[in-house]
Amino acid sequence: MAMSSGRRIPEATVARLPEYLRLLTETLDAGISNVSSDELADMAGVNAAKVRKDLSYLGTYGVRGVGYEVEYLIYQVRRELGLDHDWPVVIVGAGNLGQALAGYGGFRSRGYPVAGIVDIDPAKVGTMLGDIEVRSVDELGDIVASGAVSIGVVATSAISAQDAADKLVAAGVTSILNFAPVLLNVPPTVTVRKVDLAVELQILSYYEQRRAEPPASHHARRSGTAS
Amino acid sequence: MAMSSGRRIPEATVARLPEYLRLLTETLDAGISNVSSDELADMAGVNAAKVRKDLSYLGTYGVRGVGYEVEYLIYQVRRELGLDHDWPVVIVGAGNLGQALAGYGGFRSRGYPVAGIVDIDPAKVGTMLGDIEVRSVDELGDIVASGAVSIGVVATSAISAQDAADKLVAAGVTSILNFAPVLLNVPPTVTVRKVDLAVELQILSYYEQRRAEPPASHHARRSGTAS
DNA sequence: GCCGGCTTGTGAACGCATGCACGAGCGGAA
DNA sequence: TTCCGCTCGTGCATGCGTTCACAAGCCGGC
Ligand SMILES: NC(=O)c1ccc[n+]([C@@H]2O[C@H](COP(=O)([O-])OP(=O)(O)OC[C@H]3O[C@@H](n4cnc5c(N)ncnc54)[C@H](O)[C@@H]3O)[C@@H](O)[C@H]2O)c1
Ligand SMILES: NC(=O)c1ccc[n+]([C@@H]2O[C@H](COP(=O)([O-])OP(=O)(O)OC[C@H]3O[C@@H](n4cnc5c(N)ncnc54)[C@H](O)[C@@H]3O)[C@@H](O)[C@H]2O)c1
Repeated sequence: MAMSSGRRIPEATVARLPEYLRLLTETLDAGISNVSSDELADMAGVNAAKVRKDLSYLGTYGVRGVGYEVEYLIYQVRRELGLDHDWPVVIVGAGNLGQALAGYGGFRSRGYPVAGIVDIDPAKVGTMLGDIEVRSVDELGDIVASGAVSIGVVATSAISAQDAADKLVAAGVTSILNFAPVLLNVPPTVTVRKVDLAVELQILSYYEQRRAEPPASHHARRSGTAS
Repeated sequence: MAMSSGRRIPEATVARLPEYLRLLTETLDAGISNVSSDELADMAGVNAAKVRKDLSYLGTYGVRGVGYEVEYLIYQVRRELGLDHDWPVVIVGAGNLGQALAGYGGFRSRGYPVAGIVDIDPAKVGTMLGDIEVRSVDELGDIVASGAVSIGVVATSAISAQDAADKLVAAGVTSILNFAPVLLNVPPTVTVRKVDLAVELQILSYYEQRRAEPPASHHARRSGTAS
């Protein structure tokens, strides 16, 4: 009895919805107006039952014997994810990573325009990154307030990351995406997601090493960890 | 009955080990030689029992009533993750992201030196990124072979990502970290991990929207297809 | 109008991960 | 030596997520 919306959606499902959305958009662009859970599952590389269950949290939008109408489903997924309007983001730290993020067009096109990027280094303040200017951290409050920003990105060095987070919270940001390899301490009202690229490599090398070293008594169990 | 090593470690645990390792290294740098599961759990922001269970997969390295010897534990975690030697990586795509990755010192210091970065754009080949030169994709095989590279990073545009992956696989790479928002098709012998930064933002905005819209029942069933 | 083929939505079983609770074992004090 | 406090290692229960399997339901053909 999945109701249209308002229901609590499992975290694992929330993490997959953006992927479905991307695939559905590609499908629509290809001129296909209807898709089955089987086809969508193939594209996403997951189980078809999982796709159906995931989508059932949004509501009953499929048609038995037919599948899902792509355009309508896109609308529903977007609505559920809160993508019926833009979510401007502010980036703290205009170093290697901050510059790459600011220069990336994929964020704007997906609904996350960069409302501003700030740095503490006076030498960087005032420089242009594409069409946006690096501003001072002191202006964070202004940027957040005037741009209705609720998402902040921490791209400073690890040592400064907590300081950056504190300033974002003080400025009124309520969600933070953290690229620094540290655990941020924030009020419980603020959501933090952390992306640690070095960790990704470490996970890969673990499986890599495991493959190279098939020792020991028991049968080497092949762990097909592909995605 | 935790066996010393070589046995299968749950994926969730593998994903946390790098984080423990980082915290342990910081702890050692701070001159602390012994740590309890409680302290480590606090630092990592997780449950103490989880820390103990995670570490127990490596072997029995703790001392009851005392805790874990930091230096020895670091050694064991590093060994388990395959970090007793470097894992050179090769980056495909010297755009915004590729340049940021190549210029990031944190990879080398964590045991992932950049063996090379390649691009298909002749205008980029030959340019220097810090102390490494952008080389042609044609040299991928050479770089992989001469540098004993087993990990590749895909940082090309989405359209070219599959091509980049194919070339990496052909060159002999067996693990791929993919930043392009597409599902890569690779042989089952190759492990792929995908990092999609836009997805992270989408997850954040989902919870953000959910917070702003506390009431449950509201949803006109608008037909996206209403013509 | 009816039938047969397809695909959805979901109950139920299973498997993995988490967290509790406690026995086992170590170090230090008396 | 003996006892006490502390912390590990882990059995077990609980909860979440995945997958199977199938009835419900729609469409097109006849
Ligand atoms: N560059 C990468 O590819 C990469 C990869 C993985 C992780 N990271 C992480 O991302 C973060 C940034 O990496 P980077 O390579 O861009 O570093 P960087 O040193 O190039 O840039 C950091 C920037 O942050 C600014 N900064 C420092 N303290 C600040 C503060 N308190 N407020 C505002 N700005 C401040 C600095 O002036 C600098 O411009 C680091 O934590 C790093 O570990 C980067
Ligand atoms: N820049 C970011 O911050 C960011 C953020 C999230 C995701 N991404 C993703 O990362 C990828 C790269 O982003 P970017 O901003 O660096 O893009 P970019 O366009 O700046 O760079 C892509 C580079 O790849 C090269 N390239 C294209 N096809 C190639 C091929 N077949 N072989 C070798 N090189 C090839 C291009 O010449 C270019 O230099 C994209 O898929 C993007 O969606 C980037």
